[in-house]
Amino acid sequence: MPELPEVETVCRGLNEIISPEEHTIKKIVLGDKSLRQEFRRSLIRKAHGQKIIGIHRKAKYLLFELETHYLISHLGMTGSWRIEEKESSHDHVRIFLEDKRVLSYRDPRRFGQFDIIKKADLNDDKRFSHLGPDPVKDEGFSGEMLYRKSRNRNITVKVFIMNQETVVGVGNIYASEALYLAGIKPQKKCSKISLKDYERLAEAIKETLLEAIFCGGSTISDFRQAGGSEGYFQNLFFVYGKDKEECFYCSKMIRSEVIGGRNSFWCNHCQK
DNA sequence: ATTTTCTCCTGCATGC
DNA sequence: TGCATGCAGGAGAAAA
Repeated sequence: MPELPEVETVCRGLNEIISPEEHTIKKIVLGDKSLRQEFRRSLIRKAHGQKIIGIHRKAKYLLFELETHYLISHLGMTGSWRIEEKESSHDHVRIFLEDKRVLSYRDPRRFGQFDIIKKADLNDDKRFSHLGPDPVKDEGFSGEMLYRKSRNRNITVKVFIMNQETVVGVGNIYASEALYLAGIKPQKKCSKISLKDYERLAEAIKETLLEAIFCGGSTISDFRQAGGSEGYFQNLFFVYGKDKEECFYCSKMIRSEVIGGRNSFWCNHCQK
């Protein structure tokens, strides 16, 4: 589920719940079942006794900054972090804090990731070393950058912007929404788009993601903010999930098609 | 090298 | 109500 706005929302929520600098990890207990990526279970104990200095977002990953290590968490499709009173069958990581609270990672589909790395190894980690710029944090994100990276590529613009090496944080929902705002058809080849259109697309991506963060993300099925409340950006979708409904601007029928293996939505009249 | 397809898993909506 | 089917926001491996 979670794309950039959802992970950002969870990150902000966790910082409020945890009060960084004030909490120490007593113990981390892992569930029996594996997550999507196998990780180095035996190293997790290195987190024991360490203070949580802060919780950060890197692309769609959450980083719990400890004194010497980072705990890495990726929410996959159905991951969420909550303070839980009682254990549930889908809790795969339980972080026992010194104040007796338990921060639990729940992930029914187990597409998420959890791992620990030394702080110094962060930028060399293969999960992070090939990431493109962050649309809401990095100066390096621009229409000019998209234009340059898209030359001589033979993929659709939607697949192009969902590739985390191009730009991080854009997943299936926000790709459709941003392309709608920019007036670009998702199936257009990325190498055929002008610099001017990429400048509009870069703005559209930024605007969509920032607005979604403001709304606390989008709640579809089981996304929850840290703490459990729902986001409400799903009420503001222009096209995502609106197959056969009317376009907000021109009232023509919104269409859908599978592009790059993912369902995609657009208005054939407003998007060229 | 680049691009497309498959796969990991459970839960939920839909339709018969 | 019960059962079968299809689909879901990610990302990486495998195949083309």
